[in-house]
Amino acid sequence: MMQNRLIETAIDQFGRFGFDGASTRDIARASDTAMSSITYHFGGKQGLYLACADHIAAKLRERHAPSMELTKDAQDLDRESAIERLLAIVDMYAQTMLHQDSKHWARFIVREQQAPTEAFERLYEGAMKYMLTGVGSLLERARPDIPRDELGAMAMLLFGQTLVLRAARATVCKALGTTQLDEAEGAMLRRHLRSNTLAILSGGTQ
Amino acid sequence: MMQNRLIETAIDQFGRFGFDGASTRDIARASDTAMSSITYHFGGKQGLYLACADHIAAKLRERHAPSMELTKDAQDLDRESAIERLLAIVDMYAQTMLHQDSKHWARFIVREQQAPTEAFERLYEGAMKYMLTGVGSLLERARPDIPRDELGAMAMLLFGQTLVLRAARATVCKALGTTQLDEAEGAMLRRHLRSNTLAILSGGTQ
DNA sequence: GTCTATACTACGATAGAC
DNA sequence: GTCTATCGTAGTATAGAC
Repeated sequence: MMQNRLIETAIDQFGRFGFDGASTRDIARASDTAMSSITYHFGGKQGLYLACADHIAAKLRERHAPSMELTKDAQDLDRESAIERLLAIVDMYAQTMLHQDSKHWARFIVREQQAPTEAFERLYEGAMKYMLTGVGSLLERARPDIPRDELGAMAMLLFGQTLVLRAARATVCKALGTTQLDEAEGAMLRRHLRSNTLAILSGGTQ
Repeated sequence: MMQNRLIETAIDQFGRFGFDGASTRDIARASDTAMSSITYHFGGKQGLYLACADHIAAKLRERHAPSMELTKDAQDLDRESAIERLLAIVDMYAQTMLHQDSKHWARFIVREQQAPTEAFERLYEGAMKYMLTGVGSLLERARPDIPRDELGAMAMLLFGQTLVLRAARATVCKALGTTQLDEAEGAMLRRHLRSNTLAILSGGTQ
């Protein structure tokens, strides 16, 4: 499947060098095919770029299907169960951000966030949207003191703690005095992340 | 001062399009000068890029001087004072991330985090390093239960909540159902951020 | 479908006038 | 110091063979 091979390579190159910085010649060469096959399969550089966004959205949906399962029938849960599920979801996000696999597509997404194009719209509509509303419905049970229209804000602040592990990876490594985050550092970060999240979710009533 | 003008424009263009995507022609044109003045002042495109990093580091140090002031003599503080200072610092970071000014250089920094070059080293050594150690010394008083070598991790997780306001701005806007973050949304986010941070910092003892 | 060959455009660097 | 002019390279797109 030449299309998938081109997309995988392109996500890496676009993420690393940006849309203009990446070259279709290099992408084709690294995929062991001719540059013109990009035109054939995707219509051109722009088409390949959008195909990358769709591919990432699909992978995200797939990877976070277990998380989404935990947001089902949220309205029937008591507060403790909702908190427990949110802790599990945050930890899954953290594991994703820590995982090697996220390196390539995270670069792509973070880039799009800075200067959103049509590709961001596809990422949001194709994956992020469902996660945000799912987490929002759990937050509504966990923190009934927060007005409905502020749940999205709270979700993003929670999510920020995991996002930083990718979006500011270079600084995180400096802060930990390491050159990369492996099993030991990851476990420590997740431990603090869990206790932070628990502290946040337990608040608002006392 | 043509150098400053070129740097200001370049930070915007490099942040938007990346190192390769930005063109010295456009940067020069937007600065109302000839392309060859980049060669004259900075030796070339790479020199201009590094000058941008140094410029941002200097601006960051300047802007966060008040924060740094709050980290002085941290070892003499009691826990409540340390927490109060950390809340103030986190809020200042949040204001920076929410502020229009951060838009340009934040793009530049986030890009460097994804694929660090020599420019990241300059950003870290020139600005981030001092902030991290400063916050670390306050955290040591606020959360004496956390081992010393894990304070950097906690600082980054805290910082992540503010970082998300810039690094994932597009998603934050979607989550809030707005197209931009102005005074009202900013105040709401900072309110939640403060209570989240307080909950985190108050933890660890009970 | 995948290749080679080529057309056209834009890039960064540099030389040299002023 | 700042400009114009030009060189060599590398980019995307496309036409056409197989």
